[in-house]
Amino acid sequence: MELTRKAEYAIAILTELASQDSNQPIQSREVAQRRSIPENLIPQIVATLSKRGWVEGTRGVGGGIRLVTDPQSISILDVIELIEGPIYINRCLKGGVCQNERSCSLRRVWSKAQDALLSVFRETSIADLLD
Amino acid sequence: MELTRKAEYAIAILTELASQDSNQPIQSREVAQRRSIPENLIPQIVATLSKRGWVEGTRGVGGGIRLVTDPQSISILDVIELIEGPIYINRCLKGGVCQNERSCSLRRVWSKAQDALLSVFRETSIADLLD
DNA sequence: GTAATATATAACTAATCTAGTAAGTAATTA
DNA sequence: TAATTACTTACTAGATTAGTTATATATTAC
Repeated sequence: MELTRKAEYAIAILTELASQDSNQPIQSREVAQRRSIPENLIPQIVATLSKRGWVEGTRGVGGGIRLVTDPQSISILDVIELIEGPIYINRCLKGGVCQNERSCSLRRVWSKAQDALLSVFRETSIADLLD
Repeated sequence: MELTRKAEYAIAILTELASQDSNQPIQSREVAQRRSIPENLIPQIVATLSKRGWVEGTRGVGGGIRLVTDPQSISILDVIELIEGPIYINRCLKGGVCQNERSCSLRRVWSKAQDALLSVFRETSIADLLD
């Protein structure tokens, strides 16, 4: 019942980038150190953020990564789902598992609980995490 | 980010028992079949419910298990935490992981999201799941 | 009192997922 | 051309989960 660390790291990276007031690139290694993220993990996470179009990297001396999207437009939910794929607190919510999806009272509870959870993530943006 | 099946099965077992209008014991094997739970898994789950005092088993011919607690007083959260232990959607919430717990804005989001999730579970009882 | 029945207990296995490692590739600048 | 930095890919160790199997214990029927 835990979210993955990669998702947590991704949020941390984006928040760190958003906190750079100049939009100068910052080295991913520097980001890793500031946020206590294992350096080896940075590449694969940044690559995902990059493909999604939120982050841009420039290589070579003086290079680094920078945020190229308004941090207010990126929700925590967006980030989590980008890294982990769609979230289900229970397999029943994936659909196709069970016959009586419609009438199942337990399924309704899962659904309600999940909505409550995801709403918080949906309503929180990267910008909201800046101190 | 998924709850375990055992927790799901435990809820199903309790709900099935609660739906028996007479308080006659019903064979655990019968419960397993009705709720599509692998029969081999039943013993360990029932044992846990039994130790907790919600269920009582009687052995031998004509035996079975029965609910000995008001289903309205058992919340889904009680059951999940009995089976899985305390729930944390993120390790930060366990405490002792991070230095700046108090000031961490991300931690506040985890906390809020978890509260939203657990509230739903806390406010739903086994009795609520009866059709 | 013995056999059948049903729960209780405990140890084990296979499969999956997660976190992290490591090695090499590609682009940019000095 | 060498140094620097991001990008890509494959791999490994450990933990967790789901389920299996075997055995012990209590109760009833005969």
